[in-house]
Amino acid sequence: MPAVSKREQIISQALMLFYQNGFNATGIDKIIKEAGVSKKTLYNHFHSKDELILATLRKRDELFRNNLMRETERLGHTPRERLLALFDAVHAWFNEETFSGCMFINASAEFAELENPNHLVCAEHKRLVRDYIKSLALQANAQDPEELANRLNLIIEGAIVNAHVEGNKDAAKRAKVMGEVFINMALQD
Amino acid sequence: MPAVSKREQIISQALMLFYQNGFNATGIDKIIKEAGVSKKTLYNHFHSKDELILATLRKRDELFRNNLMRETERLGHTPRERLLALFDAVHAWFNEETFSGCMFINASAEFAELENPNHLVCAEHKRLVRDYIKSLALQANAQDPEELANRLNLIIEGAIVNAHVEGNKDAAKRAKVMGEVFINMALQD
DNA sequence: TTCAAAGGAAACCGATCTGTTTACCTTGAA
DNA sequence: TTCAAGGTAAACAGATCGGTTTCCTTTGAA
Repeated sequence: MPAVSKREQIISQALMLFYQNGFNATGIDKIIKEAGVSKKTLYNHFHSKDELILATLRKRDELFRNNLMRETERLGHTPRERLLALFDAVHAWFNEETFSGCMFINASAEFAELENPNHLVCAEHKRLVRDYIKSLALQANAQDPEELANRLNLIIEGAIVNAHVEGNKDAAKRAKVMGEVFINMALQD
Repeated sequence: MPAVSKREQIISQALMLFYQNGFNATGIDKIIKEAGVSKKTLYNHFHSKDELILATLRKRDELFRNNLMRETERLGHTPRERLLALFDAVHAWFNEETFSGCMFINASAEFAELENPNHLVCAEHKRLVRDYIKSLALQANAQDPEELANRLNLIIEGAIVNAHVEGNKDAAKRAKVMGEVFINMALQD
């Protein structure tokens, strides 16, 4: 058993190629070439391109949320600090060289119908991120943790769009100032 | 000269098909079939699919902003009311049967590089929408009209994502409550 | 040492892609 | 009435798409 399985090699390259170039624009041939794997091997692990897309989105969700939680908890120590640190974490993300928007917003653009399995994974990802923010809001004793989470999440979504469509690397800074307003409103006691 | 030119027929169908199904996923053959036009005619008017995409995005920008301005000015009469009416206008948009997110966010997902001509049109569209919001903020004597416009715009972007990815038809309602906070902050005098 | 499983390279399939070409037809103005 | 512009349908080109198949090689465990 090799240290890195073929399956992992394939998903690793699919993560990069789908993210940088989109789903429809990325062919199977390019993925196997970059992964250094034969087409037969890919189709042994995934029955179709769609199944690979689904597995890739799930992997991205796992990696992204793990990173978001790790960074948020590294940059902030009190619950209030962590609500603010969310914006610092996304700021760092926006300024990565490979930043190309939110993979789930991008996927929702290509798989537009809400019932599409790929789109459903995107909606699920967004729900899970909000759930995490809500858990931070709960720890901070916010008046309405769910509403605060919804608001901070909405601000972050807006910043992602601003950062990607217009290339605004400072979108998260404005978002943080805006988020603090709602954090202060929800934590006053 | 027919009442509706061939060029307009083509762009009209391209607007719908690209919006509903994406750019890479929509073939030239489908567009000419729906437009009831021959392939030669399409290539007489547009040298390439990319040129058609560009023309379609520009038309969408024109139609979308005209509609946004018309609705905003119909729903609100004082400058302050109009800043709030922005959210009512996008609420109506989210609840159209054909709503499928923001065409420019969607296009930016498929044409990810900022330098891509299609992507540039998307960035330009976002700038023009912000300019309009800024003009409303100016009329309302906001303390910092540009910053208020940036904030309201960011909130609207977040609502669009929330409405499209998660299918939340009420995203604009939350956005309006959030927007009002910043409007009140900027208009107190 | 043997053997089965897994992988690689490449040919192949039918479909679809963007774009070109051909040959014919319609139409409106000179 | 003539003629050019613009239109049609359809064949065609070459590339690429997702996916299958074939044949050969590697490899690790029994």
